[in-house]
Amino acid sequence: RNGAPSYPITSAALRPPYSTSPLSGSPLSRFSPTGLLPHHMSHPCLPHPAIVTPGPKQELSLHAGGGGGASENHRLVIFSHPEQKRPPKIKKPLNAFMLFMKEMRQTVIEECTLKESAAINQILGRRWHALDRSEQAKYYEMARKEKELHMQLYPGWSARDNYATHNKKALKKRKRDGPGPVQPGSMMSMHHGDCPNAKKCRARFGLDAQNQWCKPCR
DNA sequence: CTGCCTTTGAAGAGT
DNA sequence: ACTCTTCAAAGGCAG
Repeated sequence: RNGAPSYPITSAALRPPYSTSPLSGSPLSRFSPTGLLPHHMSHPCLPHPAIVTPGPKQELSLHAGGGGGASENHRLVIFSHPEQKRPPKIKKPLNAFMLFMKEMRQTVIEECTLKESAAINQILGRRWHALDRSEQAKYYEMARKEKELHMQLYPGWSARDNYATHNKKALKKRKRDGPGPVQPGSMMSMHHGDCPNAKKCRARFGLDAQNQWCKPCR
């Protein structure tokens, strides 16, 4: 782990995204200043260290501690079953907060002796808000460069590629949560009787056509 | 084994 | 134009 966004390796990865690396030491430092692939990637038969498989995830750690090797943390998503000849999944670039989380997670784990990510993320969320504007700006800038590089590596990629219509896992979730115009997770997906504001909403806004849903809770 | 939890932000989808 | 939804990461936990 200790990695960074999981970008599949393409020939475009050979191009240096940035000529210089003002952010070396940051999560962005995985991108080699020289644009050359690290040693572990030089062999065509070796999978990338950051190769993972969707459910169950699998990351291979082949790199011999790169010490900030640029693309050492790239991760390529492949599929565990060879018969599943699906194309590699390109993940979204990390946003500022995600980059902050990656950097600070270990610190919080050590300070708080916590391991559960849900709890850790709550703490990280508070710390993010407590951060100076200038400190946050640092991560926004890193995220901007992440996005920039991602666009260079995968010009045709769209976040929609990983959306539910293309995502088996999410399709499953949608199926479980129920069909219809109501999006899963939405307050609209809640039965009116379950809505904590049911009484107030019914009085103020009424119910929908089916007399089931609480409109204002959207 | 699989999905949930929990956070923020980016971006696609929908209205 | 605006709101809503999904997905990025992480790892323990529940079913």
